[in-house]
Amino acid sequence: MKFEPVTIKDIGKALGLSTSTVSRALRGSYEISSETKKLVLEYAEKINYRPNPIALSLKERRNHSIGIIVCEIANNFFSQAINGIESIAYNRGYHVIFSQSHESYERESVIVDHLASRSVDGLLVSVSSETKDYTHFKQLYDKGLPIVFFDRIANEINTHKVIADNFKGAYDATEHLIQNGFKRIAHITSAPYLSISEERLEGYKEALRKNNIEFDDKLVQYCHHGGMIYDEVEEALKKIFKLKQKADALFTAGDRITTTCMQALQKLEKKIPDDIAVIGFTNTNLGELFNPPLSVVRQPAFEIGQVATELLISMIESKRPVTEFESKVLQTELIIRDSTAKIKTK
Amino acid sequence: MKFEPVTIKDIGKALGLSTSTVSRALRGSYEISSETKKLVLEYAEKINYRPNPIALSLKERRNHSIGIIVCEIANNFFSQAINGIESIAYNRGYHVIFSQSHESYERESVIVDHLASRSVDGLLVSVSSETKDYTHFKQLYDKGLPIVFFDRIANEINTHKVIADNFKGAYDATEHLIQNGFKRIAHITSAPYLSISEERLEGYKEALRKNNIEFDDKLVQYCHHGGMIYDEVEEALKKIFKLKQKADALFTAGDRITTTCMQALQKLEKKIPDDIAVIGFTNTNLGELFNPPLSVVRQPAFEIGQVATELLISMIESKRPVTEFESKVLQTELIIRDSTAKIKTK
DNA sequence: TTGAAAGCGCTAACAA
DNA sequence: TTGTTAGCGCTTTCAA
Repeated sequence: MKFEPVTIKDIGKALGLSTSTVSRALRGSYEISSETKKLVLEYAEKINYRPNPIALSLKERRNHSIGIIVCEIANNFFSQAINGIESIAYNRGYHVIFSQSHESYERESVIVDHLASRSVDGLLVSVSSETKDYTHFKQLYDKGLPIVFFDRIANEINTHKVIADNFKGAYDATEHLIQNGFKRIAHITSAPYLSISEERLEGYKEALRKNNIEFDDKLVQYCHHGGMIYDEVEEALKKIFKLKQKADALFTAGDRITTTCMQALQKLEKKIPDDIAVIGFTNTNLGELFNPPLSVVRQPAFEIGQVATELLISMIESKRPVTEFESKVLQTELIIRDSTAKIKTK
Repeated sequence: MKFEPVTIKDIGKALGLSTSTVSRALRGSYEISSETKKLVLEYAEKINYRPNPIALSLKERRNHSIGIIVCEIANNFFSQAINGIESIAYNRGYHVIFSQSHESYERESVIVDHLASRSVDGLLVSVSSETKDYTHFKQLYDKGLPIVFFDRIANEINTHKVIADNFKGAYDATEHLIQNGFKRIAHITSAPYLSISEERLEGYKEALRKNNIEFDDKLVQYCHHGGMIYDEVEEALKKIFKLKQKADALFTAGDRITTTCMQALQKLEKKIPDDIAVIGFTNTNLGELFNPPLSVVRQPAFEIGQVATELLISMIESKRPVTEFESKVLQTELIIRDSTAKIKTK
């Protein structure tokens, strides 16, 4: 099917004017007589003329569009972040193009390459859980493509970054468990080299240390697919339940991991918090409806998206190369509910 | 910041060839000697040449991108549908651009106009809850812009449509409640003129009719913002609870409405299913974790997205105007859990 | 105040 | 087998 759109040339022909005159009239140039302007404007309005943005892009060498790369969109955290991204982009006149890496390094590389070949003025990315090497980003970045990382960042690339305070979020969650009397706290997290995994693990460890609880690496399990694969999560839980020294609490570090753990715990018929207390990073709003209501660490996903987008657009629109970079850290929110209730003393 | 990319001209200059030769060599044209080809290809590879997709779009008068318009992305149904859309689009070499109407007619019109002015080869849309008038779509569609509607469709526009079997989904849910002994079944739904609201209301009514239960319009409440505004939902519930003839069950017709109702019911301290049984359309996977586990009507969101995208791309790529249109109806899934358990006989 | 022409990066019809 | 040229829709010098 084809679209046969009106061009500036058509207007010119219809009105007996040159394309340049029409162009100028359309953009209200001072050098055009007001009669001509009026004539052109009215005609354009009448035939519902719309400039061809592609032709404009070719001229201006930009697109007014930004690309997003995340692992998946059907995820509370990312869909909220994308909402924030879109809210800013829309106001600033940018289109939002997005792709999903599905946690695959391979696919991430292809997407980056594809998006970046000038179909996009800049990139907002949260790396896949498989990504250990950042050269695919680095290359483009060094060529001048603006990139801002959010949530799962590439530390070695010197650009703007926006994250939640993962260290503190994890620290608070762990500390809360300890305050409520739990001592053997298991930790299920994503791939170990992800920035968020590291930061959250450190927060967890720090809380243990402050409370003189020895760190036990048998209590830490990694789900390399970020909770997207149910069996991986169930396996991790089973390993934890098999430990001689039983865990009495669980701190999960990721949206998908947290919800999948809850499903697996239900399937394994574990009582929360009696068999095991649970708190986790997640952005679902439904935690309060769970049985029992789930204690969570909530990330300001929407704001993260907004801030990242503002930084990206400022980079895109900057006249001179940007050399000062910001790493914004937004605070998480600890929401305490019954899944971490104090153990009842019988 | 600027990107200064390599062009075909640069290659030509470096190699002492004309741009057309380079162009042809790059696309492996048979009329180019294999030496020249090799020369060009190797050089292009070396300097990491990427064709400018904007220039291509300008030539081909298309973009290889499709636009999505939905009310919001942070919604289980839509994020899953978008996942399906992206999966097909990616494989067929299309970018996905999206915008949110936030249930606003105003904003929807602006977006449509903006996206459609040739930054997109076709549109996938689920209309906003405020939309009663479809001329903004009709105009573009008549001009030749391919549009496929999914979920919330514009019946009066003659194009492909993809929906869940809303009638049957609603019928099944209502019938299930009746079978379990509930008789006064309230229905909370979105804006009344939305296609999905109509279809679901009809399914609900039909189940009542078949079971000789009189339809009572006091039991039907509309939330014009599709559940995005908490107070609107709480209000609707309060009205239902104020009825003289008490409702004993609730059938909610929308992802956001269902989850928001659950929150409101919790706040109002209603016991489910003793005070009121609940079943609703929703695509959350977390319903089984609720207290009690929630009975749901699940839509095949991912598949709906996929099918809609296939239809759209077939329209875009069709040589001749498409005149035969399909209305695909995919089946919903009824998942029974404890929120609709039979009333215990004391 | 308006028009002619060049150019953004690419392809393709036409020449050589 | 390769080069020249025009053109996609637009903006913007340079001329008039």
